Amino acid sequence: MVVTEAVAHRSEVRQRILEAAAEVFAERGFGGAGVDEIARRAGVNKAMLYYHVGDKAALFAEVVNSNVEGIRQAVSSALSGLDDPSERLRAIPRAFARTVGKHRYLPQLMLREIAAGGPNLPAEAVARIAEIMGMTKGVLEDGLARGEFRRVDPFVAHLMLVGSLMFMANALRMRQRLSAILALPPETADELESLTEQMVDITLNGIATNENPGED
Amino acid sequence: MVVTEAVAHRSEVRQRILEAAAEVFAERGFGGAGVDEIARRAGVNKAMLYYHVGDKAALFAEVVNSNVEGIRQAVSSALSGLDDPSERLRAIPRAFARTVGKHRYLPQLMLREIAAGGPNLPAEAVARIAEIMGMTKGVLEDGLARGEFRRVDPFVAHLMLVGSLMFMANALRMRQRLSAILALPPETADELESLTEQMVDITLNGIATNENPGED
DNA sequence: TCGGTTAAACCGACTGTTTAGTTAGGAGGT
DNA sequence: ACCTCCTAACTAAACAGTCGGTTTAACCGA
Repeated sequence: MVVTEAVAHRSEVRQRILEAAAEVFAERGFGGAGVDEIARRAGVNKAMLYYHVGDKAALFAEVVNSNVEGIRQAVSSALSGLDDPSERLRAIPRAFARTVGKHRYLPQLMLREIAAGGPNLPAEAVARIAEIMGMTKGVLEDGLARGEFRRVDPFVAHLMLVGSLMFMANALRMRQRLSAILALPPETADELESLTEQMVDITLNGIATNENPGED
Repeated sequence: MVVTEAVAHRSEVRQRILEAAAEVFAERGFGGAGVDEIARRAGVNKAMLYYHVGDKAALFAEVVNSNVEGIRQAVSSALSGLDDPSERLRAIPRAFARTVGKHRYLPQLMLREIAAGGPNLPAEAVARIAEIMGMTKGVLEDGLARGEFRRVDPFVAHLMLVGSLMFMANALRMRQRLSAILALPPETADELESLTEQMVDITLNGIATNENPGED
């Protein structure tokens, strides 16, 4: 169908714009990002941004919402089908890490969103963040009920798992410079995934009742 | 002495400018911050920024360097006089939390610095960050040698302690909005310090060999 | 198959505003 | 007379957003 092609093209252009916008917002922040540069990177005329998406604020809101929604979906589908609380808790940062692997700009963008604080964030995004944190909370309560976890504040636990992950993902780019000064690594490929596993091991070990001391 | 007064005045104005700059950079990011607004908040003419400190980039570098140095000093002096590895490890995020108490803009600023990534950060600041991370590394090695800690990547451990703390400090402003949606807190006063303690408990518990399961 | 109609998609060039940074000069003490 | 500290007014560039006009392509009657 020709109509289908047109629709496909339309959403493809839109997608390219949002990708470019996400990159630029991540690199430079909302204030530092230039609409002209977003257009240039997306390979479209500036007026097309306004035609397809809207003004700078709309562009930003769209980027934030769709990315938060992407993470929500990743976490949600990662949890489905798992039963063991420890495995479920592991699955959450893993889903984050996997999503980061696909969208490299994501940790930067998220750190900036969090730094920008509540006020600027669209309510839709906050609701989805709450939903994601709610999943952590659910897993923790389940693990508590089964006698596998201690009682911990879900806010703290969630941010330990996800916050430090986002922090690490960003700090990785600095690791080389740090290693040059400090004698940092025994080994370590700069894989986010292996660092994530270590982080999760420590956290799980920290909140587990003393039965399974961890599987490394 | 009049000369002394003049010098005092000079550095006081300078300090006021840097405080204001730190606030605005934290709130809006480097790109979003306006030199005019910094001047207005510092209560000085815009040209005075250039007279006393320099251009926008110099202003930013100065703010970052002095804040990182402040944290370095806080951590360093918090460690001196402590011997027990667990207590020493606890002291690091506590020193961060205390410094945050004095300079509220700090977590925002730090998140933005990390998000901005390596390239923009002045080498001086990176060196100091490395030094702070080196202290964590030292404590971990000490604890390992004494048989109190397991072997963990100091990069991971440091970012768990400090990264999630910075993340929490920022996310606290969002906690209310999240609680409205999610039924978040059993209790919890929104004190960063109490959340920090919980976070450190979990982390310490996670890296400790199975002797002291934590002192709560 | 064709020419004509229409609407969506696209563009270069513009506007008014905001921005970082400068400059020419003045008050006031020594 | 001189130097430090300070200011209002300026400049040049960058910025977000708009607008008039042009191209593309789906559709339709004949």
